[in-house]
Amino acid sequence: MATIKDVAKQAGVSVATVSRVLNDNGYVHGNTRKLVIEAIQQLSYKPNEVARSLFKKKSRLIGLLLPDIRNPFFPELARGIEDEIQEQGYQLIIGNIDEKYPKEMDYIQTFQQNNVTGIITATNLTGRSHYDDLSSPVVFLDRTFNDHPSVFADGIEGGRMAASELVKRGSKRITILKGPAQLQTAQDRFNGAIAWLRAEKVDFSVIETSSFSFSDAEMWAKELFEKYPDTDGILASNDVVAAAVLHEALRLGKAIPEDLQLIGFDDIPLSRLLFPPLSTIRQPAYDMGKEAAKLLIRLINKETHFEKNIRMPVMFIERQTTRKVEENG
Amino acid sequence: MATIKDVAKQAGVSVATVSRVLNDNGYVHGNTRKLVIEAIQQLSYKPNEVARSLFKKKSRLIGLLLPDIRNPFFPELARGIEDEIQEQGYQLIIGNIDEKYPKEMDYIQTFQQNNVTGIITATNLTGRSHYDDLSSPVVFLDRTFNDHPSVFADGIEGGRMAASELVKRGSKRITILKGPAQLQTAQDRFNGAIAWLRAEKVDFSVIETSSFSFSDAEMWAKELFEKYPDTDGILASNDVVAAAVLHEALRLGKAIPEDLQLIGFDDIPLSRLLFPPLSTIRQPAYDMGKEAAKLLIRLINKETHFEKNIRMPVMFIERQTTRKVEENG
DNA sequence: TTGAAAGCGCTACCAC
DNA sequence: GTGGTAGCGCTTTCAA
Repeated sequence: MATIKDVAKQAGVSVATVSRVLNDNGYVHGNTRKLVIEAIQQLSYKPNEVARSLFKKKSRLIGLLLPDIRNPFFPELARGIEDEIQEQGYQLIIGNIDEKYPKEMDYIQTFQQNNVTGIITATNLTGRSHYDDLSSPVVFLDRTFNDHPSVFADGIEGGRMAASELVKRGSKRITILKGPAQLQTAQDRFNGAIAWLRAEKVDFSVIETSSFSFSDAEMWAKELFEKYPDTDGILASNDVVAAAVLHEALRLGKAIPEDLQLIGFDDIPLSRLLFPPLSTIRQPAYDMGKEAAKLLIRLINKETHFEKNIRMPVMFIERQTTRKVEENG
Repeated sequence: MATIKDVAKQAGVSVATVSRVLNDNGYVHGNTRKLVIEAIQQLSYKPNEVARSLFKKKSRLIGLLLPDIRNPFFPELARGIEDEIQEQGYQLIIGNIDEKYPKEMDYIQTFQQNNVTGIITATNLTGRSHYDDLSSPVVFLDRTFNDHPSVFADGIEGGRMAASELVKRGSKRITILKGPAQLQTAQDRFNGAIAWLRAEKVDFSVIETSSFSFSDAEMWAKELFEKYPDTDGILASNDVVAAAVLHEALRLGKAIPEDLQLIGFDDIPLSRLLFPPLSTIRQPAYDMGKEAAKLLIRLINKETHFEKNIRMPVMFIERQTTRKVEENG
């Protein structure tokens, strides 16, 4: 790999001059600049980002922390972030926490030790504050944490929406899968739903769940139908869990949506490929990622006067696990 | 952040000594070592990896290139790699190519500029050779490229297996979704299947497809049933595509597996949550990731005398989109 | 067994 | 406008 010295020698100038044209600052004569650019091309020189980063204490890297890369919701978030930051010349590096606490610490440290310019985190460890004393700005995505900058979907409204759509379409005995207790976003959905159901005096039951993982979901699905065999409307804590419930319901011979309605949360790409296609509350994952990236870049640039906590709208996606709403109902 | 100088001062020794205990090389007296370790703890000092990397021209980072982070197969690969390399003290950084060629170049460059110690790539651009003149070792995963080190599943056997299982269970008019032409692994499956079908003189048709993406898959599913409405056995190029086909088949009122059998490829986590649960050819994604990581680490350590091209076994996973095989059939 | 110092590749200050 | 050079934090000779 050619270094800045090689370029300087080739162009017959000093490294200082090369550095100036590289960073496009300071005075440099048109001819000199041309010389340098030629030399750069001839040697196909690429600046060593490590050396740059050592001096500047900042890199072109942005770190993303994901709780579980296998849940399709999170890759979608990542896509939105990527598209936004690459436009600004940053590169994304993803760390997968795998829902394990020590991994989160490791990655934060790795990010710091490698001088990332900013961090976006979607992890869900309980109220720890390693994020408080970081030198780089942090944005919480699909999460909130004290008054840190954050981007999140409107879970309360989402829960309310899911409950009301279910009841509007005729469900009388709702069952709610509650979602992990330590996850604020999951609790928002839950609280939004039960607040509405209580206000409307609709009968409902609750199944406690502790994760969003594939493997656990089938277990809760079984538990649900054993405990509440005559439920006729289910609010799943997310689409992955909904898929498991759907599967179990069909295995038990339930007619969907005739006997049983089901609404998920997230709207992951596979939801429409399920059978029947899953009705769900859509979180705008891609756009949430984009917003989080924009917010982070503002923080990096030390801009002021912008909204630091962004609530994104959710939307009911009507597919075939819910009935058609009755006309003039 | 404390630096090595601060530690040296605190311990009353030189930075050279601190460096020696940090890297556990050279002579250092027991007492001195203790002093240094205490100082490190008091200051909660973490070495600056950027400075280290600048000197050594090597980091603790391993780069992973994924074609599409949204296809659940790839995150699973990533998990296997992660588990293996973290045991060895490396950290994984993931780059998502999004099936776009320039992004692959960008990431390779970013990886180089940041001195990654090794690269694992699962991307599928057509026969380019940017990988030839890289300073760090490269392992191809779920891909092969010339004689570069690689880890891949036995696609030929997988294709043969899928075809024979379908026929064994009574399908007579097979349709094959071919998969992207530039992807060697996809072509292996295809070739394995048609070789067997020809040898057995079974009737089959082919639908050309050009990607593995969700959005395209439904299109091909429709095309399939329009062109070959009386097909009674389908080999999908992967599970994502199979999900789309399944969905479309049920929409058309086909009885599965009675009228129509279907086999996917990969065995992604959602396959068992589909309805009916998808029969498929399983690639051991997690283990493939682990093997690729092991191979890379051997390359990094400049070991010799080990297998550089690893073919992993595939396996038929019998679920409910295929019929039970007849006893004494 | 330890310390002084050079140097990894780059940026930015100061002189000219 | 341009060049010399200190220094970012670390590792590794080389001397002592």
